[in-house]
Amino acid sequence: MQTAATDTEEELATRQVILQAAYEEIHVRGFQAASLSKILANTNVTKGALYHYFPTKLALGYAVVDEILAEQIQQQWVQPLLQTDDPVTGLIQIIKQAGQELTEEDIYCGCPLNNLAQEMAPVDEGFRSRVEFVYEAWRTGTETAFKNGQDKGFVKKEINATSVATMIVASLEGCMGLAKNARSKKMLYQCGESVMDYLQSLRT
Amino acid sequence: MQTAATDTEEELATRQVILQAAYEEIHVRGFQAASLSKILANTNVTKGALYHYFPTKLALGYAVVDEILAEQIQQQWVQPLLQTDDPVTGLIQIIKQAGQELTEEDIYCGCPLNNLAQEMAPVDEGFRSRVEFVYEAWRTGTETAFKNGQDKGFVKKEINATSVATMIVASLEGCMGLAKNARSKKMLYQCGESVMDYLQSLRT
DNA sequence: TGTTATACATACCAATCGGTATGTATGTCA
DNA sequence: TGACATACATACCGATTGGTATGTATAACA
Repeated sequence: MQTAATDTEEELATRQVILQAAYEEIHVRGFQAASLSKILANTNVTKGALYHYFPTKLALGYAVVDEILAEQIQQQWVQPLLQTDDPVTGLIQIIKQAGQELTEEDIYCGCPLNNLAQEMAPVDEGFRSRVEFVYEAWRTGTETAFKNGQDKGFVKKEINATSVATMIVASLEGCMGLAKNARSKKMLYQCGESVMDYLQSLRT
Repeated sequence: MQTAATDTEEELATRQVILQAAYEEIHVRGFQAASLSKILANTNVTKGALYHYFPTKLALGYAVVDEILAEQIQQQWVQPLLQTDDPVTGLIQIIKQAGQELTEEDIYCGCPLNNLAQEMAPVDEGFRSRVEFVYEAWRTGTETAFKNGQDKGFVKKEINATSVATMIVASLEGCMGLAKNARSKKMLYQCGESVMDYLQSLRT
């Protein structure tokens, strides 16, 4: 029933269970207010297992950023955008799809990356730098897509792709943040429309 | 040395000291991680005084939103904008002034309203609704300014002032959030430039 | 001048926190 | 088959948390 000696068998199933439960608890309560006891209570894993895989609570939080959030952003925002030729059309499609896939509960809890950024940036440098690494990938991925779009004649040459990429990430996070506090999918869509209008203004 | 019986003498100086200290601690640590003991340690006020003025920690947090943050947003973003005829020119000026006035430490701690929104919205309805009240005032103030701008011929008639107002608040909060995690005033300015470009695109 | 309410101050408390010490079951390998 | 490392499980610990009970000094008022 148990796996012992030499991990990596079923991709460390127990570790993944802990990581996922931590991700969910942190998503709702934030990192500092997330209780290890409550995380474990949501699984059938004990504290011994937790501290076998993670030396501290902080290390568990870091792993959530490195192994879950980085992947999420990459798969949802960066990779699909880099596969399109016209970044405006591509990003609008990604935004629409994201809007459809988000449940009301997702909206109520907001973007987990932004949550951790706003909570932990002033409190812990390890968190901040790891979150920044993910944001950096998001921004530079977007920047690359828009530079390619400029080269292929889809996007105005006079815009600064770096600034625009930052603005895009900022406005998306801002929209999600406002919709989260308003608890309103309608506001998310309304704000999303304005973001898409902005994107259209970047066309040649 | 002490004021007793019938408050309201020096505008409840002690209460204000507690409130201000709470605001500062919450700004850095967040509400849930803010410790009452540490808040009091930053003043020369005791726990007895705190619980004389505030029945619970939650009530103290609510007072920070109602009495400090609401006023901040109103004074910094709503009132100046409503005094201008051309909202685009007006808002650009407000953004530039805000950017100049912000210290590096302000950037590192981010917008206190956004901080509380992202942290507390899923956790406590009392917080969420109070923060929402402030956001609502910010959004509708901006909306009114842009509707007036449309009437006076400064702003395109075809834009939806409600959506635009939401987008403006979202992108401003998004910019501050990104700059906070990046710990970069340069990024704040860079992102602010793109917001101002967006505002320019709303002109007739 | 005595009474009372206000405005604090001090000491303490149960609950919860992250973390540790110890024990045990199981698979690997010599 | 025995030795050993891995993979947990259980019980416990000091520190910190928000909150309370109690005491006291002062001002207003009758």
